[in-house]
Amino acid sequence: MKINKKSPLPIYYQIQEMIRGKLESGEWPPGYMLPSERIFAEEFDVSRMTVRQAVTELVSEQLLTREKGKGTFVAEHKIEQMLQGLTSFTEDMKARGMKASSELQLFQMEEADAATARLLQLKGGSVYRMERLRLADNKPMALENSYLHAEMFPGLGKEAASGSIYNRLEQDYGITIGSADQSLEASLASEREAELLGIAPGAPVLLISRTTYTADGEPFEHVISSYRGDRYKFRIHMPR
Amino acid sequence: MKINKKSPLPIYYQIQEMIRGKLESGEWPPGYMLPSERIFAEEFDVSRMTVRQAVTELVSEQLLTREKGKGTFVAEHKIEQMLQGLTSFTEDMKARGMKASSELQLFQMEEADAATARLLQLKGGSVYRMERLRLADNKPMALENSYLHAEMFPGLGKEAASGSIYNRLEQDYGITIGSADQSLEASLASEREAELLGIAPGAPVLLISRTTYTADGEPFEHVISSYRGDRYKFRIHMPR
DNA sequence: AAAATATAGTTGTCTATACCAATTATGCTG
DNA sequence: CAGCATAATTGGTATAGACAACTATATTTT
Repeated sequence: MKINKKSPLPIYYQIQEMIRGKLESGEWPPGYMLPSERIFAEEFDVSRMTVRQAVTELVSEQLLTREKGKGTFVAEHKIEQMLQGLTSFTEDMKARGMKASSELQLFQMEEADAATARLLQLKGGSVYRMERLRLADNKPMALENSYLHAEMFPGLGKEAASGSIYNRLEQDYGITIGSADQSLEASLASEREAELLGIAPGAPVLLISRTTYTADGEPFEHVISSYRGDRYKFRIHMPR
Repeated sequence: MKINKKSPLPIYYQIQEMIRGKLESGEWPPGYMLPSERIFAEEFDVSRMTVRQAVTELVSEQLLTREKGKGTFVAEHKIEQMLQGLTSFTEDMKARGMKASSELQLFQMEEADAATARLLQLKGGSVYRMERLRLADNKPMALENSYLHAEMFPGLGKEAASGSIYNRLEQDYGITIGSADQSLEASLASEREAELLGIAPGAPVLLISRTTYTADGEPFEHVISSYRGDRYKFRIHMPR
């Protein structure tokens, strides 16, 4: 519980991160009343306004709530926060109470088509393409085509396709996952999709396209998935 | 462009609302550089910190962006903003640069089926049911079935179906729209859907179900829409 | 015992000032 | 004219203090 006034990091930021730590560790659980702003200011020997600057941002992120005359409290966990997180197929199925698995159909480096190159903001034209059949409780659920920015992940092998690829990318290539754009549309199963998914050609499929960005805003993957229309619903909660 | 120092409303709030007005009216378009904080402070004869308090909140709402050494600017409209707010069909189409209209097919009070009654947490079993064909640039885009909690909106007439029904509910019945749960799935057009939407029976449609809640958490409407798969993509941005 | 009052502690608002860091405009110099 | 140093302007950080609005508790009065 210390701050360093000589650090190049702003004082308010140090206090903010300290509080964030208490929240994440659970040391300050939901409902907990924080030390008052004056106490904080005295403790760190800073001005009260500096403390307020630290707290204000956390309040606007809805991690804390202020109550006039009472104090500042740790906010209750909200359902919405769940939906902020980006879901991988594995996590999605787990949340639905099903066991996820994959069958790798294809892994190769290839030249990106124009649309993919544009979405990934490629200079060089190479991408890793990975086609995986996604299973839930050992039954086909979706056919997934991933395109990975080849320059960003040199030497990526097909063994990456098993297990969580995001963990691999974060650990071995030092990227941090940021945001994602998704689009959903209805379509009909092609011959190939139908065969792999075990449905009739022309049966409905939900087409989900996702472009995922690093925390720096660089796009690093584009995924197009065809989900069985009879087995999959995409759910979303829109807060406020 | 005035503020009232004797108003019970805080000064920073008055400034904030003034800026919000300029943004909404379009007087300050995206990219516009705001007067500097010092100019503002002088103009209103308040401290610069007070101006900063007004601006800070708008920045955290992503309506403005600050750039050190350059100035404060009106943010570009981001796709994300569309998806944060709850979108009505009208707003959705407007955001896509199309003109929205409707053809009312049906408006009646009826007994809710079990699923609808559960979703709307009905005690009495009555709902208003409203079927509308939704057009974008005068071409069929979706067929929409709305179920409204009848007890909450006594005396609602079919004239409500034209124009923005949300405005009507907010103004006449004093509700505030809160959150919504949505689910999306792929399906095939039924005979009736196909005819109204102008597509072949069995063509792909995107089925969107939405339950909308008031700010108090009371569900007040359930909507099931069938969107033409060839014309509509649902887009969503997942932050962080 | 109940009601009114005081008191202390909390966040909310606002001031006036100071210096720092990044960017842009200006004017000088070669 | 190009390049460079300087100044001016902008937002970023931080201080110290003041009063207001609100809440909870303790004290006094009725």
